[in-house]
Amino acid sequence: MAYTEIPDIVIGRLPVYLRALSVMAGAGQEITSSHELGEKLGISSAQIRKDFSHFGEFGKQGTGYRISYLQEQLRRILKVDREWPVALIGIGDVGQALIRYGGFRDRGFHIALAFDADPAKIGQPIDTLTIQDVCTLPEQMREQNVLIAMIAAPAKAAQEVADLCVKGGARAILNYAPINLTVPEDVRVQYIDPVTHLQRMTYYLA
Amino acid sequence: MAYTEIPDIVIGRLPVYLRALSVMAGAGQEITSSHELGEKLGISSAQIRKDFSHFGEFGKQGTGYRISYLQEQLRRILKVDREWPVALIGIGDVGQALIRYGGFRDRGFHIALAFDADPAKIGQPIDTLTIQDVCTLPEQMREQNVLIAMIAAPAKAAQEVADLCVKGGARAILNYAPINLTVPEDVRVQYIDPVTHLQRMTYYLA
DNA sequence: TAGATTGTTAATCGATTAACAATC
DNA sequence: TAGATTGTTAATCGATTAACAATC
Repeated sequence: MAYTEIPDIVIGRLPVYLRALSVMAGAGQEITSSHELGEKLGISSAQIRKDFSHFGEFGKQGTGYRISYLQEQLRRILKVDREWPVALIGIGDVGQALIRYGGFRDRGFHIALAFDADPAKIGQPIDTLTIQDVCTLPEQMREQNVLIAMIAAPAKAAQEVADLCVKGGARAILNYAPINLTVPEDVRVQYIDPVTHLQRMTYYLA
Repeated sequence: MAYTEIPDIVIGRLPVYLRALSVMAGAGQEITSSHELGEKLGISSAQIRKDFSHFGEFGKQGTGYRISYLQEQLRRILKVDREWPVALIGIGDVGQALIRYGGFRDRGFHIALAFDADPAKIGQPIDTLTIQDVCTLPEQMREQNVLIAMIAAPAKAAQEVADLCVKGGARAILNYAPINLTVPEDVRVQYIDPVTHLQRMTYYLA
């Protein structure tokens, strides 16, 4: 298959596949099929095979996919076959929960920098880190070659924080603040806002 | 316009529009246009007008949209012109952050029930609630007519918790556990997993 | 071999966009 | 009136699915 632009919607499904494969692998399963995977995720088997076909041939006719191999390939494609350092900004409730969350490392990430704007928090230790002044963010991100930021700052401050991240060379931002960020087009943003997720479901309630 | 099935992808954009409108309203702005809104959100103005047109005519030629009126309409469409009670399961770091989060009420939700499986936590007060035994979840959800659940339990327990929610009549589940849930098809699920969001962006990094 | 499942093609389906009449 | 912007149609674009030859 020749290289063409891969649709972003396909990229978006790969982490979901990877997560399902981890669950299967954790249960000791070694082989799966597009049909089984689709069943589990509510996606058609044809779509799963089509998605994979953008990147190569990972299965075997008549048998299916070896889970460990498929995981390896998806990790390589998504570039999470390494550990990306991430900057966290805003050490409130959400920020602290993120720091204590143990699920980052084995899925390709770790929090390398922690920032806040509150003088009472700056200098405090948190986990193995020290909370730093958000003003120093751009230079620190650049120095340590950190390309990913998680913003858990208040909504009012979030755009300003995003600007600092961009200044620091951020190329990917995960935003927990309930506002839309404006960033240069070469910077990716993902949003986590529980309320928008809930509002998306209430439409269907009686 | 006659009623036809509205695409889910359209429904998914309405909360984003609503959030952007709130920011504008908060800044004292009274009028906006599909062009301005699209600019802010990185969506074409045609798409925004098309999305609205599924539900009615909310604007005025030559002028645009009155923000307060458009908010009202979107809230009505999404059914967040009321306050939905939500059950929260798992009072760990994430659960506590959700309970302390002040952004639910004015956007259509409040946490009405809190559950955990840990005997040390059951019976403890949290905010204005008391942590209850998750075993009692089905009856409590039914009694209090709660249709929405947020699962912040460990991955290992999440499917079991989801089953309890379904048993309690849940019709919408927001799942923070990093696994895919299997539920009846009349139950909606949304996923919040920071790692899948991050993995979706690393693909594009150098 | 018989059965199963892949990878891929072509057809279908659905979503986005361009364009413009209507009209404020 | 002139300028601006809506709501809507038709065209375009892209994603999903059905089907099947290839083959393990």
